[in-house]
Amino acid sequence: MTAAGADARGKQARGLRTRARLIAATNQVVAEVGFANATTKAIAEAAGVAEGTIYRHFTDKHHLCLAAVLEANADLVDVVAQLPDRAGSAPVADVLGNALRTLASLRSQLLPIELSLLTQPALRASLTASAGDDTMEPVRAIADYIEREQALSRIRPTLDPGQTSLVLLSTLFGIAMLPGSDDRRHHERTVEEAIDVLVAGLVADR
Amino acid sequence: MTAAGADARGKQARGLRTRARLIAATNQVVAEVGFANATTKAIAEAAGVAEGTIYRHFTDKHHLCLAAVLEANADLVDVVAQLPDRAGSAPVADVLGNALRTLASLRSQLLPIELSLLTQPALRASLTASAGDDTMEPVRAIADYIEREQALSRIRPTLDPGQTSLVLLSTLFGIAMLPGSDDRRHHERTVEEAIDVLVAGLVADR
Amino acid sequence: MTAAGADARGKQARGLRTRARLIAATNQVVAEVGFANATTKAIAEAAGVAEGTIYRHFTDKHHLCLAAVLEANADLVDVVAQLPDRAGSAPVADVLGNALRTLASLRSQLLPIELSLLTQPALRASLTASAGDDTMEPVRAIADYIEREQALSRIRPTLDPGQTSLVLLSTLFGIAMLPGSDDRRHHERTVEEAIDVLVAGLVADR
Amino acid sequence: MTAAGADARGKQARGLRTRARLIAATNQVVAEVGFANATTKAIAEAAGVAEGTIYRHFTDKHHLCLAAVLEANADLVDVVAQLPDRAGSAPVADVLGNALRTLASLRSQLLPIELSLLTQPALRASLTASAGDDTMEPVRAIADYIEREQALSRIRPTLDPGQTSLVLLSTLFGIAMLPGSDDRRHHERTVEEAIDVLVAGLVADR
DNA sequence: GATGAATGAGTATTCATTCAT
DNA sequence: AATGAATGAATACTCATTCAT
Repeated sequence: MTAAGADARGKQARGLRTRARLIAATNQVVAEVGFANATTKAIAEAAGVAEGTIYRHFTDKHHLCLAAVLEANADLVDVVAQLPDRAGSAPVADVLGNALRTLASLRSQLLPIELSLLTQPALRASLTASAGDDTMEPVRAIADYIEREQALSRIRPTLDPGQTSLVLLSTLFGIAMLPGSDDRRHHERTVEEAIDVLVAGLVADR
Repeated sequence: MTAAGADARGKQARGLRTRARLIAATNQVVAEVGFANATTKAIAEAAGVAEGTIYRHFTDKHHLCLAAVLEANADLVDVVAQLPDRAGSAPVADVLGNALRTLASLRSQLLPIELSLLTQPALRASLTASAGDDTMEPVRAIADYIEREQALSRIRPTLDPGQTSLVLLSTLFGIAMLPGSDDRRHHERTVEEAIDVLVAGLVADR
Repeated sequence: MTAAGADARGKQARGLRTRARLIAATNQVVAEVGFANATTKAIAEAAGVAEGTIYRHFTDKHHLCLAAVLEANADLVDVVAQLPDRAGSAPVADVLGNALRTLASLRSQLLPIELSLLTQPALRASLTASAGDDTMEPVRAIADYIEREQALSRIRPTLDPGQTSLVLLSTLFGIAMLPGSDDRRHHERTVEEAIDVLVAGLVADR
Repeated sequence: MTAAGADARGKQARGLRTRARLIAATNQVVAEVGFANATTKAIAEAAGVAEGTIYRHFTDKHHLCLAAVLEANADLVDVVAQLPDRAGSAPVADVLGNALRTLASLRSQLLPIELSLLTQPALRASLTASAGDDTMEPVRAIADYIEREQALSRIRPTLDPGQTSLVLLSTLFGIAMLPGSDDRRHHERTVEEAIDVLVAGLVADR
């Protein structure tokens, strides 16, 4: 038996692939038809497995959605991780602007499943319980970045880094929810406008 | 009052009161238990009527929610109606700041039922179809205000009024959705921070 | 509105009839296919109503079965109620024999649904909780009768009335469960044999 | 041991051990959680094998339970086997009393799995079909004993041995099912009372 | 207009059984 | 022989909607 074979023991290869497919299918279906209509039947179909298979991998729909949220969130975390270290490396408008641009596009993917958290208090509770820190990671990273730029006098010193970080992300979130957000062109222009206003608001010297 | 007189009205007094109670009950129930758990049974109970009565006044649950959204939205419309005429009457930070502050508090009330629109694509569609204009009224009013202030050179001329209006409202919406938005103190401080950044971004001269 | 009409208010006539039909259907279906196979679907069909109707009358299957057990038990209670007063009125073999004969036939009806209590600990618990006394009524009545006959020196004084009552009923229960209990003839002969042995055992003077 | 030698046996040692473990696990699990909750998953876990393994040894759950019942029944058969030969060797109260006492304790072990037969008509059918004789062995043995004691004039001659045997076993069965049968003390006293009444009923001369 | 009993399609979940490895 | 991932039919229960009163 090879090392690879040993790794596959317990969680066999096929099982892992199915699990991944289920998570992907959940994000896809929730995005397509909304959380309320994301039935286990629809998810199973999208994943190309039988309905019962869901329950070999997740104790219930609840936990499947949890896993889907965390999965979608992981990309977001990656993007913002290096942000603080970029402070001072280029104009705030460029560094923060690019980060927000990227986050905005990821947010769109994350949004549908994230919405379910707001609609379903129970889900929200167990997310903060089980994963806790990860979902707040973007907030922290951006706050860190703001703090460092403030130290370099490139962002207004009176702004509270934590609060301001929340404002930036809230705006992206709000925009992602706009009715016309499926019209890409228009959506991107709105994001640009938001970044313009927000960054200007951060660096304004008055 | 004769029977003939009552008939002539088309919508009798009792019927109107029941209708109003149903709308109020819907907003209340959705706010309390979330849209997913806002069953027709719960709404009927909260309104003090039988379940079947709902269908005397609304063709289905769908239209009941629609009416509830419009009702909740009406207050919002009132607040922003006079905003354009206030352009130039006081510093942007004051006029727009106050408007946004008020909108932020109203948004919180509106939020639960509004969320249902996002969760239920079908509802969203028929809202824009049937009511269309009213829900966009705040966007227009703020865009008007921005345009007038631009004419007075008190807001950056390069900003697109419509897009910028969307950005402002999106931020309020995003903040209303933040997990901790039930902690009033913290929530209000976040709103203040947002208004600070946004207004600064609007008026910044660079 | 008549008095009858007033009585029907709240629990309307149609509703009460449906409720009764559901209870009857439950006893019938359980008797036919066994508790494990007595699905809500089968019960609803037997009652001639839709499956969802069950839940207008009972919070869940659990409570429907509970009601069915109590209903079936009510007849048993009636039969034994007058037993104690018959002590001394005729030979033990006649009075007790007749009572046991009647109980045996009723037991057969009650048996299937009663079995569910043994199989489903949860059901058993809530039965003793909610109805408690009624199901023990037969045991008490027979114990009373035995005690009175002991006072008349017509039953062995060394026997414990409570324990002995349990033994008599256990035998009927055990017989009702015999594999061949659907062969009436044979079953009745077994009951006769049991009554013969048991009564002889009670009155034996040794 | 060569591979050829192992093959020649048809049923290999490992297979037999697994089979035995499955039967034991079935009796154990049914006793612990009741037949309704004795899933193949639970049984496989208790036996320390994979679920699929069950189907190497039994065509279905049905046949596994059948085997388990027969296994549990085997002990009962052993106990009663020598009973007929003890006729006349000691007072009926002693010989039969002891046998019934022993049977009562074994019955308690057998009961849970036996109950499943009553709950599942299909199982019951195939048991009488496939195993037939063995389960009736105790009835026959006791009937034999009664007949021999009748020949010795120590049991009432008018009693039908077969029917009476059924009555005796039914009583034990009924007592085993009493709600309080987990309270050992009380349960044993009830058994004693039953034996007292039954034996007295058998030997009574009237 | 109002009622509330009845409906039935739909939901998440379970579990005996199959099958590729 | 053994595994355990996958299956899919079946289950109890929900809920928007209809309809007789």
